[in-house]
Amino acid sequence: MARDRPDRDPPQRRPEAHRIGGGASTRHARTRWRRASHEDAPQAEHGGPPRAPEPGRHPTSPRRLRSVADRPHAVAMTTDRPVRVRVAPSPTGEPHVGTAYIALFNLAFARKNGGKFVLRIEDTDRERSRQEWEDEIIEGLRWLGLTWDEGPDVGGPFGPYRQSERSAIYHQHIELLLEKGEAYRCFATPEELAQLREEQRARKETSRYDGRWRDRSPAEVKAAMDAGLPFVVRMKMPLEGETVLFDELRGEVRIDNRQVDDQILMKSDGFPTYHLANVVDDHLMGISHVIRAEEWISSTPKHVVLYRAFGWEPPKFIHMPLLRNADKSKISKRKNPVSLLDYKSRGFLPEAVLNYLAMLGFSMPDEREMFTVEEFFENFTWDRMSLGGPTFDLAKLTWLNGRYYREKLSDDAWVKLLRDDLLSEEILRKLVPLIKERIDTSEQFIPAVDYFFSGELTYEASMLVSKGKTPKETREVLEKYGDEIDRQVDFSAPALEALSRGFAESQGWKVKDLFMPLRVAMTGRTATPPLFDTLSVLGRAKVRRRLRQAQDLLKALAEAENKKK
RNA sequence: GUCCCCAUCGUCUAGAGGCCCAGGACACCGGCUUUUCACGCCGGGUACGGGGGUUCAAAUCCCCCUGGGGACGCCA
Repeated sequence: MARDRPDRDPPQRRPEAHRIGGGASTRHARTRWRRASHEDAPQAEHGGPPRAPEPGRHPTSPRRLRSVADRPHAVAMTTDRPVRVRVAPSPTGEPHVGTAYIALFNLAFARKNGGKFVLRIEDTDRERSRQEWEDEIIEGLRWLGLTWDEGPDVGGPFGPYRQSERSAIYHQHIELLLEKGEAYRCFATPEELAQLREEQRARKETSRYDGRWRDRSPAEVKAAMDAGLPFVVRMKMPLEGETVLFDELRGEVRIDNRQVDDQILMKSDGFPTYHLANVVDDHLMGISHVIRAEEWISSTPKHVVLYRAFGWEPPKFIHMPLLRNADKSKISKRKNPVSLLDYKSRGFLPEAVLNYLAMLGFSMPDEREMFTVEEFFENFTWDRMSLGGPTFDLAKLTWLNGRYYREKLSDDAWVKLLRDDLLSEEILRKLVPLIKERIDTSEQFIPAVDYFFSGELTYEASMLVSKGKTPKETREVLEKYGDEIDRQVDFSAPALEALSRGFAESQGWKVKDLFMPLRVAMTGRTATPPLFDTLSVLGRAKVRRRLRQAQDLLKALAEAENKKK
């Protein structure tokens, strides 16, 4: 039925005049858009030309955008500048499925418009950023085949593409803002601010910086500087009025400036925050469209104000819906496998993962569910987006992946995959030393190593509980241990052993009370090769996954025991 | 709490005022096929959050309510 429907944009079907006048995006957006387009409508308080969107640009329907149909002259959102988009992950953890999701849609938009796609590494958090994470992010995105035209590994005309290498640029720009009076130094200590927040929360106010250094005299500031006090640089948010931003998917969003506090732009370690670095880099790198997750909407006013402070034209903003857990909260590793490398290690095919990601929020015009990334790019348009936050459904991904295995993979491809990915020389070389002393014939090999290859393990939950410990406390300890694993960069056996011994001690547990549950959780057995060699070979993805499984089993066990009582 | 975003089956979605007492897919249940299992095929139940408008006509446009989510960090 849908198949027969004529194409959705012929003008005779939907006259422009009607659509532009009568259509609207969401109710809110629509109202606002109307208000904003009145000549005398109050505009954003400070500076800059009014940002009222021209009619051809506003979205027009509730669940779905009508941008193309609504933009008489626009084939897409390429108005003035060449299309340049970016994905900007922070190397503070494993490559995230959300990063892949955003990257995919950025790439689609770039491809559709003959634009460039840039990878930028946002490693301004010195505490948590690690080169190893950056490597894994690149590996994960490459595995999926999401390739970028410019990036830290491939270079490009707008580099460097790693923010830690752009410090001089940020300092220049901070100077500029300071000179213009658009920013100021703040000498408040973190403790002082924490206390402020606490008081505000106690009074049930929105917690925000109170501007205590905003209007200090030059003399005071100089005195503090001369005293060598550490400081941050904050932007001056207008104290009144509202800032209007135009989201290409939602229309106008107006936010009262009183809701927005004086964002820190430069930390006391001299590194910029996301807000500064992202604005400066997006401008300097010629980014035309900022396509990012919805969670950024509420800080977009800060960015808009910053663009104005610099005297720059802001890019177009497109906020994608947030991927969700089954309970609708923002997708998280506690509730979902979230690492790209986890999917890789489980044997998901990149094509299937991309295909699945593409159908979250987007649908093909003919409603087909299986399509290649090229087909996706060809058919991609913002007006086929729906804005409700989609639940990431592993069961459906798994089904789709099964279809790819069944329908797209030849026997030859199967053999190659098995040989290269599963039973590769690299893996066998790791396994043999662990197993050879424990078996007498090669036929015992496969049964002895099965748990290195399996997904879920089968074992008695009670095996996880050491003598004198309860299922509940075991679960809690394994959960904390999982957090340690997430932070662990060096996955060698000695490093894991050191980590684990230290962890046991920190929890006040004897090592054997921790190590046996760990062994069972990892292998489903009590007799195994050395534990940390095993962990090391399993890899973080499988370790995490099995910790999660063990936690689930322990939870069920705890509940069962409670019932008995 | 304050602000912002969002709202069709349990889940992903189709839907552009009449083609819709709402279609497809996952999951679930039943059947067929099959030596078995799986795949495949056929069938089944389940949704427009509520209330007001506008209209001859509302899932669709408007308003309010409700619900969900996000943000409120010297994290991104």
